Amino acid sequence: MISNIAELIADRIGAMPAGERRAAQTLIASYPMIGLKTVAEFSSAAGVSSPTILRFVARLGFQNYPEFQSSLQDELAAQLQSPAIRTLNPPTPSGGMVSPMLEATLDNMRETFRHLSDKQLADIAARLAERRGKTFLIGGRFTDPLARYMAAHLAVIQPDVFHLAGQESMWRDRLIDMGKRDVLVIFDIRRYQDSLLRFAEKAHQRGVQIVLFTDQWLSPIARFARHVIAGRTAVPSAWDSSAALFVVAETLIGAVTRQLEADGARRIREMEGLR
Amino acid sequence: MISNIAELIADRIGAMPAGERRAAQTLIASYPMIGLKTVAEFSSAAGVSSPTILRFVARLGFQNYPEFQSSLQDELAAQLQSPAIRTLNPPTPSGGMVSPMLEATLDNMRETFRHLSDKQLADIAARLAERRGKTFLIGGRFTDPLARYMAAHLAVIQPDVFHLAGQESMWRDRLIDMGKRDVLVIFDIRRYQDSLLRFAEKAHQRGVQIVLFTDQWLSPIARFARHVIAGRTAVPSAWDSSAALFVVAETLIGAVTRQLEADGARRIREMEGLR
DNA sequence: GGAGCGCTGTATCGTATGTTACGTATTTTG
DNA sequence: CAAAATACGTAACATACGATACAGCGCTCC
Repeated sequence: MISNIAELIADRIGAMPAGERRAAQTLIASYPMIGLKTVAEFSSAAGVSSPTILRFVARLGFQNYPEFQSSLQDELAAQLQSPAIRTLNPPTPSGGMVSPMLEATLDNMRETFRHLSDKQLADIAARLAERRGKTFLIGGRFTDPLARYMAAHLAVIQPDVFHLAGQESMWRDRLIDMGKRDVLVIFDIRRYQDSLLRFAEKAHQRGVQIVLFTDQWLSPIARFARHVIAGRTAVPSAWDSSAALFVVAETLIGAVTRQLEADGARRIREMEGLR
Repeated sequence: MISNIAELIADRIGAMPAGERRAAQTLIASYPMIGLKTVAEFSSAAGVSSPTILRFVARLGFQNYPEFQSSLQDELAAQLQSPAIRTLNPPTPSGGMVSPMLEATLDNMRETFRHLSDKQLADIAARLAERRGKTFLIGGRFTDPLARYMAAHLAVIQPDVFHLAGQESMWRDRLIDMGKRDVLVIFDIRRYQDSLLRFAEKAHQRGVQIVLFTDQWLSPIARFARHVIAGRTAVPSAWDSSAALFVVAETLIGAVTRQLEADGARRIREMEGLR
């Protein structure tokens, strides 16, 4: 049963021509506000012509544009009157692979942060913000993108940030550059990679401070780590989820940025200028 | 400080003549829906004439009726898009920078999935699971790690998955391999990258089906995309958050894996054997 | 490779909508 | 109580909005 326009669109968007699909997508993206504006505004926001918008609402079964708008308004009114029933997508009773996945992910994040004190995060952020040494980042088979993501941001606000890519032998050569003043951020979740463990051990021996992102069962690298962040990874899927670690990473990025605000702001402006 | 129209009305209703006061009361009674309808409807609902309605909105300080309506819509949009900000006192128990960041991120995810139907995700998953053509993935400056993350997983369960890395000129050379049967997954959030847009356009011309991960303001690439996923990115930080898109990506990975279960399981076992 | 179909945008049209002018009613004030 | 000022509605107006006809284009399917 289709109860609201968003569902109606989702149901029929597959059978729409390109232009009308663009209309549908723009409407969904900022649902339902664009639909309350005039046809001209809607059309220019979607990058199509006015008639395409009208054909779009006609395809949804409405006689004319005002009728379509009234329908949207009724929906809004219903939502506003009962804030509890704000779920536009009804709780996905049967078909849902979405809902369980999302719920599990949200739980993972709450759990992860519940076991993570502000102080701990602040300490790590402070360590990363210290401009004494270099910062290296590396990850495992599936988590290396997280290392890259973090490196991409940190590199903008401070110098000497390096993501270690490529072959194991290449990282090892970088060990020569690492020392007590440096920080190594490692992402390692099951199945833990021996190559990372070996690398972490050698870095540890050289006095490098290790910040470890891992799962709740803790990678063996925890043994060498100065700071350990344990994220929840269980979701109803064949794969583990790195989403919680991703959010921790973003939080850290934000915290480091704030600490480096004075320097960082100037640096960011400078970079913008270079582009 | 008067921040919304309802307060403004409450502030001035005392100084209004009878007719306009009836208009004010009618609007407050079913705020703000009546204000979104036409002057004629508003007036008859309030039991006054059209000019009275216009004088009423003029007294509130608006130049004309459309301006008044836009203001109401902006207010609605602000309410709908940030459910968290509605809570005037955000819980912030520990006071740190963690909680606001986490709360915003969780809201972003809920909001992102609220605008994303199961059907839409299922369609995209089905398209990715089709083993007719190749799958290419690419991202922007900060989102390319998401492309890598997704590519790393998809590549395990099916062949012909390629992450496009390196220089723009290198991707362009890969265009020659792309055709109607292929899928291109693009991650592009503000500030949208011209290079990606150019690439998307050329791929589109070759008939490649584009799946776009973007923010709620929609990258211009949406123009060429077969499927658009609009994630929420706003967080209390100097950076935008890609966490919601990350979770959508994980959800998709899970869905594709499920669809390819028969083939995929064998493939995974085979891969394990190779390691 | 050609014919047919469907999609899309431009330009035009009719109309519903917001706006304004003016006359009447109602209240206010000296 | 009278006179003025303010408020309100009727009716005419102009504009901007939605609707439509039509032609060009690309796409699919023989």
